[in-house]
Amino acid sequence: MKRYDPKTVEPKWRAAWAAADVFRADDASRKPKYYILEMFPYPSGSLHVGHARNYAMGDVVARYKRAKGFEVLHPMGWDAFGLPAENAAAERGVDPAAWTRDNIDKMRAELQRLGVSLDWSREFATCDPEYYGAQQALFLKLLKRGLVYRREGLVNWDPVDMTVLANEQVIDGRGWRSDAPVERRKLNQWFMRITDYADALLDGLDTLERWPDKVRVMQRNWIGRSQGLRLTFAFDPANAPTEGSAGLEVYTTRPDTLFGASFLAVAPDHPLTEQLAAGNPAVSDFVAACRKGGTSEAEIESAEKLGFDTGLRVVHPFEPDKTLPVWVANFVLMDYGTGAIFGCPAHDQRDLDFARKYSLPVLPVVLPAGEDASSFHVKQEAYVGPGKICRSGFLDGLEIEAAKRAAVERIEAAGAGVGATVYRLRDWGVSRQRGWGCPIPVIHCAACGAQPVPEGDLPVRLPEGMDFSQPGNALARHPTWRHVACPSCGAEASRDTDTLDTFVDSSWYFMRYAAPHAEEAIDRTAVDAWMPVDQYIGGIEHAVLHLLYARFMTRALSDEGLVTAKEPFAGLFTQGMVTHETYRRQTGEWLTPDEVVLRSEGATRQAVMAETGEPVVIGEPVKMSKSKRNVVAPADIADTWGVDSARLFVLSDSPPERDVQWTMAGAEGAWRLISRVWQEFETVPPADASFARGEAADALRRVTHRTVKAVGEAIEGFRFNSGVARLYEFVAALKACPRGPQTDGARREGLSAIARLIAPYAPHLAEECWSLLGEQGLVATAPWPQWDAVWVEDDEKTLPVQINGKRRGEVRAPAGASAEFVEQLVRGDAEIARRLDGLTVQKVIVVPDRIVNLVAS
RNA sequence: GGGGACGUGGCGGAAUCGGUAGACGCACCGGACUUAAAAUCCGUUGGCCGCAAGGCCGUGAGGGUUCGAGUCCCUCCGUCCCCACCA
Repeated sequence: MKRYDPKTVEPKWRAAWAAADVFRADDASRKPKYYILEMFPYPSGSLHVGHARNYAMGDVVARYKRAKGFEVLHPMGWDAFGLPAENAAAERGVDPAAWTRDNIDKMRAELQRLGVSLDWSREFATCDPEYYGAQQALFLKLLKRGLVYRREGLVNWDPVDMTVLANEQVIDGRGWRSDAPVERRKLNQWFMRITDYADALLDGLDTLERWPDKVRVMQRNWIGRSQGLRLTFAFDPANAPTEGSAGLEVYTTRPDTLFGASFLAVAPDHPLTEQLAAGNPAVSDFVAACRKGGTSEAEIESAEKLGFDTGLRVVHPFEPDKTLPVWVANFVLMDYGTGAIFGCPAHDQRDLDFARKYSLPVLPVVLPAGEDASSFHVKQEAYVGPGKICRSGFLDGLEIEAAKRAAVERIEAAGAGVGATVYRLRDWGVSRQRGWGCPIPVIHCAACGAQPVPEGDLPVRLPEGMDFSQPGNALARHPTWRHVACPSCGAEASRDTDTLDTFVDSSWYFMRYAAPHAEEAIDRTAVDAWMPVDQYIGGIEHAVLHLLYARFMTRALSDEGLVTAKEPFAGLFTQGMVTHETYRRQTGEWLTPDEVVLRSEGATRQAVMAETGEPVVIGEPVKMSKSKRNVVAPADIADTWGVDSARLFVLSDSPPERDVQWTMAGAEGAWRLISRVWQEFETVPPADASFARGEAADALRRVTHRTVKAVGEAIEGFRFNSGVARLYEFVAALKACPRGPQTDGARREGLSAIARLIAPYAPHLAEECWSLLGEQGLVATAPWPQWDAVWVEDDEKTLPVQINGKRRGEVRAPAGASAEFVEQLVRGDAEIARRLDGLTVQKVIVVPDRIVNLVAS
């Protein structure tokens, strides 16, 4: 028997797809559109198995939808700006642009080899001047709209690499590369006003029904809307700051506990603190001490509350005779609320810790049910549960929510404050002091200030020959690039030398695919024809940042009139990672999978080094990483079993949202399925074979139609693994079916179905099978097989019969048989009667076509 | 500290609406083919008792709702993820 040879078959069909240009999306098509997109990769230079799984999933959906009659847009591009290119430039002296291009070429070839059905005519990289020029135009539109602004902002500064770091590059307070403690510096930065969209982004989550709840919850928490009160405490004239400011504004979500207030606290970087520090070294020393604290989880967990009594006092808004001390406290954050709080120790754990340390009063004002106001005390644990307000004048006896409303009303009436919504979300700082990024299209003029680059001068291109050999911003260091005339007055001026956060690049790329080379950044007609993305697929690690920025950008550009869609991604799927076991020598040194030979001794698995036979310790499967050397390249897998096996395996062993463990044995299993399918095509019944009735033929037709239905439903529901399981069963049924004129029609139908059903998973094999059937054209353009209810539904059903919930037998009844009919059958069944011996049937539950339960005693 | 998810054989997992738990794959074991091995093919495999027929137990633990619970509710245990001195 001949063997299936992927090495010759696979390239042949990829060439056939390319020649027929079958994956090009037609903008003018009258079919319903379907836009499927996987998150575009950073061109690191090599495709790993995780990428392969991601794109294989998207490809299953793309090929399935195409077969279902949709005009499918399935594009690919490159998230090509970012630090790795600068690091390569610094370490090897290469040009980051050339390095990136080279990587893109390598990865494109690998991706093409996977047989992913992509429309390559729309490919672009974010480092193309055409793309980032368009992005600059969008930036200027948003600037004009007031959604981009410039202010001084705090940044994470790495003193060793001399660069600003993104929050995610700061790990436990240290730079991710330098490991140096990160400093907070103030720099002039461009910001996007994402907070203007906080409500829209929050409310919009409710419309995203095809997003995982997990991601929606994470975004909701990230935006962090809270309802509360902004309230100004007036200073006690006897103890006011020298400048005589009127009061101190705090934010609270618990105005109901105002009568329990025992102090106010401001952040170490609050303007009041800074004012006091200027005249008092004790204050500035305290502020310096606060800055020392680490930001790691353990450090925050155990961090001591630190406070400094300023000596200032404020008047309680409800009790004019009472004054409260104002402290500086290390646990108050400047960038949330107003940077100042009132402390109610009885009902907030942090306030309580602080009050205990500095001997401040603890006044419970919320009484849990069943407690007595005179005997209820708070010791080391603050009471945060429900209850009735007490010791609080006009609030006494109210429940918490009612008391909040009453307190806000009273404060508003007195003009001391206003009910307010506060968000955890901050504006998005987009300036990066990096050379390999999209230049910010602004010119700074001493006389005219920050001037947008005139649209006709776009793109503002990166210069050739930047010097990356030193740490810091290579663009700022370029000898000539920044010098330019002011577009307004013509005087000597200077370009902004920052580049945009790469998250800006990825916040709108999915719209650019609609018309990747349009003059306008966004060609509205083209974009509206394709947007929103019907199905987006990517890693859960982008649950907040990328997915939130993309939602913001889509809304902002929609309000600008560039696109109709308000939300970019109608459906989102977050796929799991590919893991692999780890292997270590006794000495602890990591080994790659090819350096190891696995053996089974009965039920136990053992590993030894391939060369020396030295025993190897097998470790748990973990995410593939270079440091643990457990990386398997898709190319290696493809060399051994062909890319179809690799695709099939990464989709078959685990549900797609979960991690899948790569194993040789699993890949072999996928290969076995492929060979078995192919072997079924060794003899193919003629196209004009007629259907004959018969037990074997009918049985096969039932399996065929049921499998068509099940595989389609599995793909629609992102249960690719279940779909593969049905294919295994199907090929077994084909194999078991006797051959001959009696079954030719049924076999032909089955073979035609399996070729098309397996096409999304193993497209090369499917084309080969399709051609063996003698079909004209490609399976890639063939319609999805239809199933017929006649063959899917059984004429006769087997109903399990339970007695008191335990299975005790079964009866066969025609489909749709009435409850009465089934009950008669059960009562006439000898086996059931035997089981019921000595029991009296109290009740009979018949669920038609499903189950019978007899309640007996 | 806050939020969320998950827990099913030796392993990955299936059971989509509350209706036969363990589909399918891996591994193991047995068999066929082979001088032999690999590959391939066929078959067994949740646990316990039993020669068998069959019986009992069984979806992290305990309770509840229901004729019926892996699935719904409550409590607990464990694992993982996200956020975090967010007022």
